[in-house]
Amino acid sequence: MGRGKIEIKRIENSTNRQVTYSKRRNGIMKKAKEITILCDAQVSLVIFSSTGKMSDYCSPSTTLTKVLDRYQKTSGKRLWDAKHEYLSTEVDRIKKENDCMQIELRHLKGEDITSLNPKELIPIEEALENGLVNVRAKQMEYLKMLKKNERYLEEENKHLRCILHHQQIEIEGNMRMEMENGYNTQKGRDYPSQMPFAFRAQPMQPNLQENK
Amino acid sequence: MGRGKIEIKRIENSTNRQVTYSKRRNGIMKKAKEITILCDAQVSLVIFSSTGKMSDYCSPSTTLTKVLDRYQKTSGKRLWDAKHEYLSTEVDRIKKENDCMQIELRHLKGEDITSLNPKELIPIEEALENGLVNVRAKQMEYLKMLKKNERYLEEENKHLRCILHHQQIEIEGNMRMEMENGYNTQKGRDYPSQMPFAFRAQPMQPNLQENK
DNA sequence: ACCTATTGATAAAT
DNA sequence: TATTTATCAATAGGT
Repeated sequence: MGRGKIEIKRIENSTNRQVTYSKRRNGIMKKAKEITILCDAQVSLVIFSSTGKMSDYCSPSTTLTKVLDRYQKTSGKRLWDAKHEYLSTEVDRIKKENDCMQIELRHLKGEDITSLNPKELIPIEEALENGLVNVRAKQMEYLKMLKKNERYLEEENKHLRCILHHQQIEIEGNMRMEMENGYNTQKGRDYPSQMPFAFRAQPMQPNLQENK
Repeated sequence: MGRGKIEIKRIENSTNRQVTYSKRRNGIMKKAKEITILCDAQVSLVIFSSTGKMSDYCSPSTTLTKVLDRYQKTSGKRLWDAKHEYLSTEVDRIKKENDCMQIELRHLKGEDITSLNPKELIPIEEALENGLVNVRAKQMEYLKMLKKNERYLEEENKHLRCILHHQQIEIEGNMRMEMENGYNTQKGRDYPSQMPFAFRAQPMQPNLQENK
């Protein structure tokens, strides 16, 4: 039905295929609606194009779910029971995995070990010792880092205090000279005399905050 | 398309309706097959006649379940019931729980702790120490039990050896008497003399087998 | 998206 | 129910 007969095989020209799809999809939809009305039938139709676009039709007297339910009852084929079963076994599988880990965790925490015999206690003990070694190594690492930081800050502190001390001596010297010579014009080489006396070197704590 | 145009409305004549249903159903099926081949489409089609007879078609490249799964994903509509959703969320929930435990376990084993800061290391360390205390307490318990068992067995051993020793002395005494007096009638108070001489008290290891 | 020659579907008769 | 056939509907290819 068209300008020429076509063979029923995949249309290679992509544009052509798309056009034909569009036309024929509409045709099928129309037929589905018609048979629904004419013959009192119930139709459920889902079509995906090769590009993934979906179209669907369902007779207005029913729903897709109802049709599929009826399909299952009539055909005996299971549509979602299989899926159900899969999910159920999946749940069981993961629950088992869960239980195993739960037990391992409890054992590591020293709970529920009454039922264990000495041979079974050994790997647990080893795991715990190993864990402690690792955790403590990590802590030592941090400690070293902090100590290093502390030393660095103390060093800097000392240096800063030294500089301040020299500055103060110089300032006091200048003041004595001013007192002796009365008011002088200010010279460029002088430090600004506005520096308040309260500015003394104070002992300072190094930054011991954590990095987070 | 036919000897006369027909209005699209329910065919009242039952026979006629049946005939038309049959013809049109075949027509739709054919169209579905054709669009599948021509346009690389995926079709799922289920039809129930007014008499309850079912027909269905599904593109050979897929299954009804797959099409419906895809339908759900594309449309967002749920076909499977609450049970499904429940199972899905259950799977997700348990998977999450699983991941948490996985992480906790790894941390306890001293793995993946590079990303942890010192404050987070402390509870892990505590848990490990606690676990070690508990496990070792259990081991001590076993040790004490074994020691106790050992002591008890040694005690028994000593006792048995003592009894044996006395028996042997008595037996030897009897034998001497027999040698001196010749054959005597046996007396009730005697220990049975059939006891072989090889039966000597041997040092014995206490039962150190495990209880399993 | 529209047009139309042509094929395909099918209503009614058998 | 199946076949036939006249007629209408769908659509392939072109615009």
